[in-house]
Amino acid sequence: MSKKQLIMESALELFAKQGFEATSVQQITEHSGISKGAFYLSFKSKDELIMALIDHFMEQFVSDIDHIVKDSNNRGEELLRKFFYTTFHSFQKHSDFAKIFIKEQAHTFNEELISKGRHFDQLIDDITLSMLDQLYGETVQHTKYDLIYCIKGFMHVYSHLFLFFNVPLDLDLLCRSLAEKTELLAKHSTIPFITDELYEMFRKTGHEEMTHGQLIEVMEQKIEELEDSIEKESLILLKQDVQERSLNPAIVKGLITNIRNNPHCRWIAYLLLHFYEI
Amino acid sequence: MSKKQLIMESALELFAKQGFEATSVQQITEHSGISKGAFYLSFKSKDELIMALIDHFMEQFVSDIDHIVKDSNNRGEELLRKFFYTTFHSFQKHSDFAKIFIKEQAHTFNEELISKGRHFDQLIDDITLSMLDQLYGETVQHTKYDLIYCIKGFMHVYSHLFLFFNVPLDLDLLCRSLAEKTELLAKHSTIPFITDELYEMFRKTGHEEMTHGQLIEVMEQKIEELEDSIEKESLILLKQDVQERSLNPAIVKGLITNIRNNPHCRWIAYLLLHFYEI
DNA sequence: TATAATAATGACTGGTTGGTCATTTGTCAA
DNA sequence: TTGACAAATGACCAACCAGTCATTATTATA
Repeated sequence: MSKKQLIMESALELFAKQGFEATSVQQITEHSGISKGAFYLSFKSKDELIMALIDHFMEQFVSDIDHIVKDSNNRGEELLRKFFYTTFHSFQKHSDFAKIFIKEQAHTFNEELISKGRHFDQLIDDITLSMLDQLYGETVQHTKYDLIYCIKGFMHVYSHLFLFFNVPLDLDLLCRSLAEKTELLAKHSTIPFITDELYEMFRKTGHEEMTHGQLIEVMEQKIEELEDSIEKESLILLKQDVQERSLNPAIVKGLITNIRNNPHCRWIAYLLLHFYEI
Repeated sequence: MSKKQLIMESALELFAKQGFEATSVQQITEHSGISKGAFYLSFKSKDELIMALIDHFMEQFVSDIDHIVKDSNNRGEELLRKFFYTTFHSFQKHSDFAKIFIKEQAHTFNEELISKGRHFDQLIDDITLSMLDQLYGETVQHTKYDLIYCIKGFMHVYSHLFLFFNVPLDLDLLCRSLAEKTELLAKHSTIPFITDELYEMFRKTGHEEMTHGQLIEVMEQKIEELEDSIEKESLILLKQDVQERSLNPAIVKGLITNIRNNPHCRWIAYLLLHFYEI
């Protein structure tokens, strides 16, 4: 395990227990069994550490729910159920992180952190919107933004139960319950509150797209990290294609499916799907 | 304005802008134009200050929505609308406080603060539950706890729009929209997730009832604070009755109505209504 | 006016923080 | 074994924190 990962795991635990501000760098280094200096070799600052944590987990989460929504085997109410399931399952699996994210997103006054939070929030909105379009199409044109907010509200309030009470819960039942509620609202609610203009206004802050160059940079970095494997080979081929656009779309699709096998590549798979507009 | 109030107003502003932990006592005293020593004459600690702020606003909020729900002129969908309206109106009017409450409730690791937050949360749950009983009675027996959570989710997610974007919004439209959604869920959802046992488990932590003695103490303190007025006179009579129980219930009801006229007495009015089980 | 009582001050204390950097330790190839 | 380089250390720093208390200013009373 790299030193960076070691620090991230230690910090995750401490932040979840005590909060970001209340955890000192000293505590993190003691918990990791390294020196203070070593910490600053891996991270330029304490802020950079929490940014890295948020990126790490949110990238995974976003690519996971995107994959569910894009998978054409999931249709109708089942898609809805799987969407909720993936969300809560992820919260459950990474509960330490989820606690930090909920707490620090609400609390922080660091500009960069806020905009990072908002960025991922918007990605999730986009995915949710695409799901609603798939499920209900024209029917929800007027009310789709309100639906997004209701779904967010459901996720927020029920995820609290998972995170702050240590009780074994019936995830399947919860997802069926929420899918039913969402269906009810989608099919029968008639009074929209959030209009297109309002929605645009709320997300006005710049949703900076990733550039072509940045994409290649991220891919190169990941290629370095990977051991020799099908995934690495696929990624190298994809990198060439992003630069030259010479491969058959079917091949590209297959290569992306290959790299998604590796959990550490899911985010890149998500970025590539967007790049190729699949 | 008393020094305590002055400090509370200054602190409110700073906490909303920068957060509780990030605001130093120094800053508060500078902003209030007083010395550090004077601060500690009014509050034993920084923690005591934020507790006082939370009590002040939450007591007002809880007594307000309780009043709406208990008012028998409000019935059916109109009650729902007024319930939401009161909530959002209160958030809007005291937006600085609402920001602090949302942020610090999620974030804090101070035991006392957590239990205070949970205490008010439970009071709001009780009021919501009583509203649902009034509106739908038997119909929602199975799903009432889920309904509470959905309503909380709605309030949470839409209040964000008020608090963190400075846009003039159509409160009436929002409340109609949410009342419709709530009605839909109440009348048609069939799959409950939160059972009685689960609900009990979530709120297990001790909801300590106010004792008889504490109630009289609070009343005596408020009597000291008030100028001579109908409200003060009413409160004195009520205090005697709480001790001796000699007045006609109709008279008691009237006296409580009197004291509710003064905004600073709404919390006591709420406590008395509970005491007399009205 | 004189005295007692109360209110207000701000320099100070002991502690913690994020971050730095001169120094030591470990790891190679030659 | 040597020397060159990188990795790791932890004492140290300046800044800030909540909270204290000897001192001073203000007010009320006699």
